[in-house]
Formats: sequence, C-alpha cells, structure tokens
Amino acid sequence: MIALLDCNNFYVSCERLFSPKLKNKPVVVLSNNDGCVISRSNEAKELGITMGEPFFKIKKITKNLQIEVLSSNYSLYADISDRIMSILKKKFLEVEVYSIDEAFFYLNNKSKNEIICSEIAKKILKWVGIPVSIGIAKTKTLAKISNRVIKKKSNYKNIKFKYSNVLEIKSDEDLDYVLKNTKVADVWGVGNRLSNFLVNNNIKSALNLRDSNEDFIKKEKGILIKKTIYELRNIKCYQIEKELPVKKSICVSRSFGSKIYDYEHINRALIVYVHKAVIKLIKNNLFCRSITVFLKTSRYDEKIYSNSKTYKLLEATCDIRLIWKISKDILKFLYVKAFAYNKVGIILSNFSQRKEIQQSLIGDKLKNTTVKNEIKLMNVIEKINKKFGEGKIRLLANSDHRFFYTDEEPRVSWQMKSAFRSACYTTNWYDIPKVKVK
DNA sequence: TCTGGGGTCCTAGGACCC
DNA sequence: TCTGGGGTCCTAGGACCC
Repeated sequence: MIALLDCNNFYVSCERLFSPKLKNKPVVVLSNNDGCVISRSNEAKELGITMGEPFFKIKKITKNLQIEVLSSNYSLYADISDRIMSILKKKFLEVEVYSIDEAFFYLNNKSKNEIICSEIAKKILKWVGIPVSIGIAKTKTLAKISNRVIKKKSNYKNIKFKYSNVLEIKSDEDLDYVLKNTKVADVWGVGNRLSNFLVNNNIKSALNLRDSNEDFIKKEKGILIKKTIYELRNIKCYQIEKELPVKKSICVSRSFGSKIYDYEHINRALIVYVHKAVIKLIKNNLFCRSITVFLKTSRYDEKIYSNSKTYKLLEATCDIRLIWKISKDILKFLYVKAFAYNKVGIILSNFSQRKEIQQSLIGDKLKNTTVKNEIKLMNVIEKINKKFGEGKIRLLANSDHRFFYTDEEPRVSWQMKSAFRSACYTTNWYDIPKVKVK
C-alpha cells in the first residue's frame, strides 16, 4: 500500500508555530510579490477566500473580516518541511519527498496501516507542531484521493472515519462512492485542459473516468491520462521514487515590485537572478551548456510582450562571469523599448557533471579560466554573503569580471513586495524568538 | 507523367504538478 | 496600481541518416 502525507494548510500552519495569536483566526499567506493567496487557514476558507485569489481584489475584505495576511517566508517553510520529512524517513524505508508539504511512502503491515499512520501523524504534531493528513491506497493517484476525502469530509458523508486525519478506503463500495463524489478535475494529473475535454465527453466524475474507454482517451490526450485511468483501477503505474532525481534545469525569476520600462533597471534585476542561479548550479555540482533569458510584460496588460532566447556554449561552465556576459547580451537582444515589463528570468540547462564535461575541439573563445578556479571563486563569494548578508558582494552589472561590495540596502523598483513577512525563526540567528522567564 | 521505407535525434510548446 | 515561482514530462514535427 502507498500512503500520502500532506500537511494541512502548510504555510499557514508554519506561521502559527511561532505566532500563537494566529491560532483559531482566519489567516492567509500570499505568493511572492504579495500577488495571490496560496495558503489559507480553515477559518479563511470558511469565509470564502479562494485559492489563487489576487490579493488586491480581496484587500478590503481581509480588513473588514479581520483576516490576518502574511507574505510567504520560504526559508521558514523549507526548514519546517525538512523536520517533518526526517521524522518520516526515520520511520519508513522508502520515502519520496514529493513537494514541500507532501510525501509518499510504502506501508507493508496489512492490518495496521491506519494505526501506524495515525501514530506518525501524532508524533509530527507533537515534535514539529504541524497537523498532517495521511491517505492510504494501492496507487499514488488513489492515495491522493483518499487524502482529499479526509480534508473534505462533508462531501463524503457515507464514509465512516476511524481516525480524524488518516483514511484507508477498504471496501469496493466505499471506493466507488468516493470516486463517484469526486469531480474529474480533482483527480491528480487532470488539469484544466484535460478536464474540459473529459467533461465535454460526459466524463464528469472520477468514477466516470475509471470506467471510461482508456484507448480512446489515450489517442486524443496521450499516455499520461491512460496511466491515471489504470491507477484509478488499482493498477500501479507509478512507484515511489526514493532517490532525488538529478536536476535538468535551474530557473530564477521574479516579478518586479512595479512595472519597469527602463533597460538598465531590468539589467540590474537580472544580474541578481543570474547570481542566485549560478550559486544553485554550484551547490548541485553541475555545469551548464545552455543559458536562456526571458523577458515579459504582465499577461493581464493590453500591450503584451514575451520573448526568450537560448545561447548554447561549446563547453559546459559554471563561471558566473561567462554566464553573465551571455545573459546580458541576450537581454539586450530581447529588450524592446515601449513595453511595461513585469518579469525577467534566467534558465540554466543542458547540464553535465564535472567529470563528464566535453572539451570543445575548437575551443570556446568566451572561456578564459579553469573549472577549479570558477568553483573556488563562487564559494568564496557565497561564504562572504552568508556571513555579511545576501547580495553584499556580487558581479558588477556593467562589467564582465569585476565584483563589488555594497553596504547599503537598495530599495529599487524591481524588488519584490513582501510587506507582511514573518521572521526567519529557525534559519537566522538574529531572528530566533526570545523567551521571557518569570 | 513518374521519386521508398525505416529509422533516430532534437526542439519548441503544451500540459501538468506543488 | 496590484494577478507567484520552479519544476518535469510528453508530443508533434523537422532534420537528418542509410
């Protein structure tokens, strides 16, 4: 059997850990740039706040209804996630960390699955303080559905729950009932496009999908949906992937705090993202051969522009000076005056490991330093930034090789909005909560 | 007038996930 | 005024091979 653990309202739950005043109150957490609602407490859900709602549309409502609003604090959430995953990995051999708040794992103990899961949920609540739900089934897709049933109990009134936060659907009648009361759009792997197609073909529930003609749907929509249909029929198509897959691309991009027309400003934003991307590259021990830069306006604007370009190197690199030089050139190519830009970003891809780097026969003119030095250089910069603060030292935007150190906190137009950010309670020495003892 | 059959590899774009 | 960020996989079609 496969279990899926999912943290309840994860980001909100993390915020509540260090801010007890948020308990039992309606709370929402916003996406980067304070753009959309991406996590809601049960109280906020009851007040009708929907997932993905743009914040500016509900700003007034949150004030009137006294909903607590927070910017997202990813270093906090990542750290809390690590704690939960390590508890799971200690108890179970094969754990797949599927996302920041979800994990799949195998269960072997036929009769005791629910008890075992209930105990681990209790332990996580006690040790970390985060409430979780665990759905159990034969396939990943059904474990996902099982988990969903726990969170939407009122939609599944016929199901009798032994535990409040753990569920294994055991009988065929119960499974049919659950699938019948689950919309096809709520099945894992069925997105917007697919659900429109299915509903138009009179496949409205998960039960309809399970009992549909899989060959017809495969012909129209590809192999993935056929696997989903099999999984609904209790046939495993996806195993638990214990090993972390090797990265195939690294992307860093942000929406600007406000729109930018000016090339120079975009350039200064891009170098910060390039720096972050190269740090990621080195942390993963990778070298890239493709560098893509993209530039866009908001898709909600009247005058829309979106373009990208990829440069391919002859030899893989992790040298920020080379990567920046290329990125800068691409940006120059992409930039057109007269648009109100909203976002710029860099994607590194076409990776190789150090030992597999293919040396170019004719040599890369742009390259002028050895691999060893490239890594040494970036590690020193990373160390300095860790010690003195992020972004203190980085490559000069208008130079190919000079670095600079800055002591000022720049507040410029491209910086993200993050007006309601909580402290990094567990990842920054200065933010550790102080406790008063009477 | 009339021009084969069987492959591989790469890429861009679409669709999906959290 | 204001609508996230970071990924993966699949597919069709082009370009190429003999």
